[in-house]
Amino acid sequence: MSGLSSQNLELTARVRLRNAAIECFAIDGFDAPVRAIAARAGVSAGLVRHHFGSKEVLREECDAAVLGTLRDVKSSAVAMSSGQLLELLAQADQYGALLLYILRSVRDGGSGGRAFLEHMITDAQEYTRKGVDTGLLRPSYDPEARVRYLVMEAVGGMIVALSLHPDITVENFSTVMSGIMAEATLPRLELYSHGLFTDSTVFDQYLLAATGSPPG
Amino acid sequence: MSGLSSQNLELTARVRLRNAAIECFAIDGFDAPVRAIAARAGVSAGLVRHHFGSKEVLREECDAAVLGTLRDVKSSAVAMSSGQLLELLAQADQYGALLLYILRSVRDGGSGGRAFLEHMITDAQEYTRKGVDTGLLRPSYDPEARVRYLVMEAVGGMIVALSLHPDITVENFSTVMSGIMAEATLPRLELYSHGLFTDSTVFDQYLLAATGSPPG
DNA sequence: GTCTATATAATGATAGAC
DNA sequence: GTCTATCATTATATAGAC
Repeated sequence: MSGLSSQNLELTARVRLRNAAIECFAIDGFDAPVRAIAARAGVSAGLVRHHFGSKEVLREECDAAVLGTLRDVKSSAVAMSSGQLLELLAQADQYGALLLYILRSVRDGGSGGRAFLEHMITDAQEYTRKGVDTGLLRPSYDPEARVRYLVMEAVGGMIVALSLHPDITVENFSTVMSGIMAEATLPRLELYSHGLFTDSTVFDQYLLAATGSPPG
Repeated sequence: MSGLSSQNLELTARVRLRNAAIECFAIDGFDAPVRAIAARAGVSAGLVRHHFGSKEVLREECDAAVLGTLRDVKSSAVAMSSGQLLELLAQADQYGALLLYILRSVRDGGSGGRAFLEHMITDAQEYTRKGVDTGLLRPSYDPEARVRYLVMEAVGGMIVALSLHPDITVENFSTVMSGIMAEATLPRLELYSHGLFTDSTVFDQYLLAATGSPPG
């Protein structure tokens, strides 16, 4: 199944428009012209106003649809870690430009991007807590701050990697995204497994200076 | 010394325009109108054409100026680590919106952003190599990939954090940037010191599967 | 529901006066 | 060198025909 649900004529023009908007926004960013969206959906630009009233409302519906799909994917993969979920999204054509859309949203700021990010962080909090409980992950001096940091850096790393691939299209994005994730895997696992410093004196000293109390 | 060198009437209109452009691009992004740039510099919009020919050329001069300043700052702080340099840039008003400009460049892709990123990675390669030599940093299975990963995630993390602060202005940006760096410091030092996993089986298994050889 | 045609606003580029 | 005025383009928003 290809991600081009914007061209599935079995769907109503309204749904095709929304899907086309998701694809255009994901590939070209949120200043993709309404005309381009309509063209992708195979309808006229005037229909955007008829069905949505304005481009802004259209985008809000796109945000809601993407967030809904994200919830669906997640609930059908509850056993997965957040990182595995990202890999799934990156590789699966059937989810179309979903991950790309989310990354662009976060990149551009605004309420939609914030919502996606907080959603991912909240998710990761739970997975991380479970990981600590089962002994897979180390406990943290500040668990909430650690998860925020890890998610923001992981998402940010993908955004940066994506900015190095301006040639991304609807056809090749899943290949590109998989490549991006693959490049980061080895260094990430190495860092997560062994850290970067040879000892913990830097951390200990910072903790002492910042809190006045010795490290636990 | 404030960063508003765009309003220093001792400078020529040409330099004021370039500095105003750096500030506008840093705060509002690269689609900041030429008229807004000219207004910040206190001159008319027509002067942009007279001095630079086009907005694109103006931006290229901004890129060059920022990269030049970055080199200057760096060479006057050769003993510093790349991370310390970022903190310096974030806190020092005298460097104006320099760091912000760089982050926006990377965020938006394009040749300018790529150049900044590669510059930072090349720098970090050297610092990291020294760190390994002096015994501060652990050796890596793939040193180049590790540095690329660390820089891209650190820069990406700042870009994401920045997207959560759409209220940033020329006046408050150094406060905001310092706060962003501060939030990441503790989790980063913890991760760099202790890692995230309790043991290295995940890394070992990945390495075995990916290369067919046992971890060194 | 869908289309074509038009109004309005913003932008970069340009020409010419001083 | 600097300004004002204008053009050409592009975008969204809108109105009305079918």
